[in-house]
Amino acid sequence: MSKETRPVGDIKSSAGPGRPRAFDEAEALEKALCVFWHKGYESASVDDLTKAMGLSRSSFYGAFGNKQALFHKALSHYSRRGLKTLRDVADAGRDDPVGAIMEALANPQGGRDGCMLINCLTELAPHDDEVADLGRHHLDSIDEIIAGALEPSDPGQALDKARAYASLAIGTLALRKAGVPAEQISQTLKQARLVISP
Amino acid sequence: MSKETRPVGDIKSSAGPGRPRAFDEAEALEKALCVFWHKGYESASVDDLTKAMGLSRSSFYGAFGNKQALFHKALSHYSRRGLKTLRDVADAGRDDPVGAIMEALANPQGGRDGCMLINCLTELAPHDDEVADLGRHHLDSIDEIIAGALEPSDPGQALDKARAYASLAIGTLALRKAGVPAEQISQTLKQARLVISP
DNA sequence: CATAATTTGGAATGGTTGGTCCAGAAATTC
DNA sequence: GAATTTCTGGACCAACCATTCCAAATTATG
Repeated sequence: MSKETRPVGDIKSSAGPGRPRAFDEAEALEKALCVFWHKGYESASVDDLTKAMGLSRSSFYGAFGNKQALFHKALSHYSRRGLKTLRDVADAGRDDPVGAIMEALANPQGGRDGCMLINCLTELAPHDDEVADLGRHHLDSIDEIIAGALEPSDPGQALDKARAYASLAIGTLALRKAGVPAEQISQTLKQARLVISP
Repeated sequence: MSKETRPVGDIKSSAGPGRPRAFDEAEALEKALCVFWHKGYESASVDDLTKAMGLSRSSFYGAFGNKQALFHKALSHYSRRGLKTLRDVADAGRDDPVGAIMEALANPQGGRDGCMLINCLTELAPHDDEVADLGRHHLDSIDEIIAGALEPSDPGQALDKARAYASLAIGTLALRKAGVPAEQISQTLKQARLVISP
């Protein structure tokens, strides 16, 4: 039976016979990411997605399987990229790496849409183990990055403090959602320094 | 025309002629609140709601107008009640009111469902001004409560610090969503103390 | 050019959504 | 007990949902 479809998500590996894909998969994924970021998972309809991605329903399902699979792929991509950015920020902010990280966390690319991962965690984690797992891993990684900035010589020791710093930055995202101006948030964040009591 | 309906949300004020309501409105609202809390706004269908509230579709729309109106009412009720609880906690925790408040914020009644207001802020605030306004007011009130606990004599001065504390507690809700055990979160929170640099 | 592979747009699917409507039951006042 | 008012359950609606299917178009290989 040649009816068997390729496993979902399998990317066309080599040029065989047949018409080649007319769109860039990574580019389409990026567009989808924006839609999910802005509207959330449930509120993003397949219509919204295909329209933004610029492809037909058939291409959509052919290339990504279904809405949920696309979403997981997009979210995972987002996480990977976000962590990379954060590491870069940590490296760049030589004089005050922690401050730089905090600033980056509190001012995500999404502006008032906040951090897509936190959004999705809030919306889906209690009902979707895969999202919860990804979220936990993402947050753990953030902790490690901050710990590394706090105590380059012994990051393990600074983990508790790092966790608190991360929570602090993530918490400010709620303020942003509520419409508190970014400037004021930065101000609050800049003044706050954490101390770990023994 | 006697067809004109009572303004939505107008509670039957006095006993006139006619069949009285067979359900308790406050009780029904509470049930609806739980559904919204657990599933979020979009994912909570009118079917889910009516079933949980134990009333028919007609009674539902008759009493609450529509899904959105019910939601706003529930959320506003939630905010009022939550702030009251928080003030009580602050009063009760005489030795360490700030710690008590933080613990209460980080361990909301909803368990892994987190704080309903933060959830709704994340889901709706960018697209719903009413929710954003309510959220901002709620967060501001939390700040004031914490500031009052920090500096009973001059709360205004402690506002920045209070904001940071509130963000810290709210940030930990993301951890909870991701499945981090409550114990570990409390541990991190307990050790963290904030300092405001001049 | 013929064949095979794969994409494409669009129509059609069955299910769910929020919301309306109506006929009848129930409970109050007079 | 009659009149009036309101509640109740369930049928109904149009719109939207994610997904499937198909015939036609396109492009690679041989």
